[in-house]
Amino acid sequence: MGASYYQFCPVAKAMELLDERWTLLIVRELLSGSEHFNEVRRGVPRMSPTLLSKRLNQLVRAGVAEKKDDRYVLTPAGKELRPVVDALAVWGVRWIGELGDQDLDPKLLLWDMRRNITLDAIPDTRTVILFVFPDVQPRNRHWWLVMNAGAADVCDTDPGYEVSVTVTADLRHMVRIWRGDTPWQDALRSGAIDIQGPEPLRRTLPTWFALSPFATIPRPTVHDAGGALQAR
Amino acid sequence: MGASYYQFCPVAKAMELLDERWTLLIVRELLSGSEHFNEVRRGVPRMSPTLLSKRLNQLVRAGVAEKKDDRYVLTPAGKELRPVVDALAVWGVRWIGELGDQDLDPKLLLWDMRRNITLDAIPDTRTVILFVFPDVQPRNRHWWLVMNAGAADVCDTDPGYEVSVTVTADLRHMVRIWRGDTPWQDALRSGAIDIQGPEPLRRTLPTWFALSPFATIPRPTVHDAGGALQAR
DNA sequence: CGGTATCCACTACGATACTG
DNA sequence: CAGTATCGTAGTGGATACCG
Repeated sequence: MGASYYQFCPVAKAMELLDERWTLLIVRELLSGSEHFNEVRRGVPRMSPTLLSKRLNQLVRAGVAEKKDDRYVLTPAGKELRPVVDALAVWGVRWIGELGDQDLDPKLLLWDMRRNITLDAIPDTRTVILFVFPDVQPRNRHWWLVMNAGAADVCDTDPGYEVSVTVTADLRHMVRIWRGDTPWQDALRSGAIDIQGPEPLRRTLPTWFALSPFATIPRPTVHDAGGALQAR
Repeated sequence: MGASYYQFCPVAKAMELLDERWTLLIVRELLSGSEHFNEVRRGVPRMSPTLLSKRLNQLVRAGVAEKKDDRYVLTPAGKELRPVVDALAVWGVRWIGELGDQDLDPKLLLWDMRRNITLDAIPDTRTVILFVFPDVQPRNRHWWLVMNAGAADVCDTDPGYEVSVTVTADLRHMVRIWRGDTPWQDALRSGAIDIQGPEPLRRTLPTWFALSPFATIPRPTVHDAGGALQAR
């Protein structure tokens, strides 16, 4: 646990646990359904395993999570952190301006999209989407999403299956679509995103994914005043 | 601003700013109406002025607060942090178990109570409450709350006015009343708190204060399961 | 797969004193 | 009242290696 604030205020007591770096992102992962160490780790790839281990143990000691065999699961207290995470997401989507280039991690994007595939919208047969991000360094430029019989896998090397649809996009635009900042149709019309493949697949692909849970958060209007905040 | 998480997730972007130590407590103070440097400081007495200055400047740079002359005021983005602070308070009140002795700061308590006096409930004439916390070190044992013509002052030395009512209490119990963990009447009946003075004042004193905004938060029931978390 | 061990560089934080 | 200046320490992050 972090250092004490020496205050009886519930906000202070909550923050003693939650204001340590990474802690609420781990809770976010657990709320999203990740349970295993390396599963959580995929959601916080820049965190060292040592530190992740330490944080998970802190959450267990604090009574927020429990360890059952090799699974970390939230306790009732942990599940009740959802309103905190949601409130942070709402604020972040509304008031953080442009994302930095460094924030655009294609692996996290694909991992998120995989988690939100609408199973009943995808074709019955094996379907392979190739994502190409020409602006990204060659090593992370190509990603394959293999969907088959209700399961989906993310690959950063060619799995060898025939590609059904190819999506070529500026990474920033793809993230903006995912976050709900731009509708698919706008991005397609403006040419920011290109989909190649058989007509029916091309047309329905945008329905294969539920967008980020944050996509529907209303954005600030001029009435809210003040404008977007500083990007980093 | 804190170090980046290198993630496009809105929670991560929000936490880059908000997970630094003290930041959300300062926001809490600004949401409570504090505006001047030393006014904010009274709400975070264990924070060094250097760090407070740094944090306030970060909040201004981030677009969360503005500086107008010598006042720090929240921008629209800053005001929208209220749901975050509230969610943390709800969680803290429900899931942080017993408070540590170190968390019981009489000065913060009196400062909070002063901020929540129900002006139309206090007598018209000058009224002085003396709080005595016998379990606290002599230096912080006696506190005077001087209420007069809609204004109230907290003193830690005898202001010289005649005392109208004397409240003697275990500090922990007084904090528990303030947080809504124990009703006034229960504490009076159990003898944990004693009020001395003229009958009408003694009887109405509990109505002079609105309890902490967190007092009405429903506490976990057995149905919520899991029980309270570890105290520190 | 699910972690632990170790080392180093860095800087955030805490404590205290001081200033315009 | 509204902050700066300074210095010591502890925790974070990054790299890398290792283990059952």
